Amino acid sequence: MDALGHQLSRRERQIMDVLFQRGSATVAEVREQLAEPPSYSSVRALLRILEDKGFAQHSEDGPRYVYSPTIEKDSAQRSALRHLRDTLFNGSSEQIMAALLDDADTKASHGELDRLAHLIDRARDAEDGGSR
Amino acid sequence: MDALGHQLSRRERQIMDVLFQRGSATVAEVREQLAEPPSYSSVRALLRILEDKGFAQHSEDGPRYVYSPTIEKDSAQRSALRHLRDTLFNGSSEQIMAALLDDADTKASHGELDRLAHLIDRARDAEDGGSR
DNA sequence: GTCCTAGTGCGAGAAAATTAGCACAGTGCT
DNA sequence: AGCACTGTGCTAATTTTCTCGCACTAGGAC
Repeated sequence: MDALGHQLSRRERQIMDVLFQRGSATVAEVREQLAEPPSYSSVRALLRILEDKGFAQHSEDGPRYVYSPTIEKDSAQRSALRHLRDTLFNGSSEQIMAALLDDADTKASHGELDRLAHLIDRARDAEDGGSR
Repeated sequence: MDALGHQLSRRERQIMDVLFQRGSATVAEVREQLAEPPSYSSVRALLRILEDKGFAQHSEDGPRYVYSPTIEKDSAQRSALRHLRDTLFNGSSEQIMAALLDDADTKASHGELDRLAHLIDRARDAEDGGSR
């Protein structure tokens, strides 16, 4: 998301957040999600700009437009994580995970922790295999 | 970082990124880190604005100013992670960790994986203890 | 058909962000 | 002291972002 982050204005980013969060949305839906929402017209204008810049696209659902991001969520996730790691976490993924486990609000549930333990095991195995 | 993210303009955010990344920086240092850097004057103006808005502060190192963020890194980390989780990861911390482990670029080293395994064990223990 | 509602296209105006320039202060060197 | 250098304070102009309003189209109800 941060190849984007550097090119988008404040409102544009807010709108992209909504699109990513919901996957796709109509103008009205986007507007509802915005803090201190501007007029319907304004939201449409912003969406048009995002489309011009190539970050969003629309398809038609009957009479109305449904907007969605153009870039894959995967790749948005990856670049957002890298940026976060490099700006706030000293370049360390480990610190990100530690922070997630540390904060009650972002902490994983019991079942999730089990699955994570497995993922880590697998990552360790893969690394051993790869380095030999 | 995203209580901020929603209130800052593009350049302002870029500058805050630099301040967080380095902890503190002089005007010249900030400028060096910026992509397509504007003039020295412009950077100073932006820093002054950030200070007005309460996001940055300066102390004096001899003749020059050294700027730093006002909010604690911890709290910036937490809010950035929450925002990321909610916009790009369906509200799931687990998915964030899975993504980190999956991407070669953000993947943890062998030693880090060991430490993470421990952290997860501890998180599980804490949860068991807390819920009984 | 006519009216009403819910959409879009487009263009212009206000507001905010970004940039740069000029004048002044402190420090160190000769 | 006088000069060069590095830094800041402040102000003004430009550019970008953000906002909204008016005109037009399509579909359904009467």
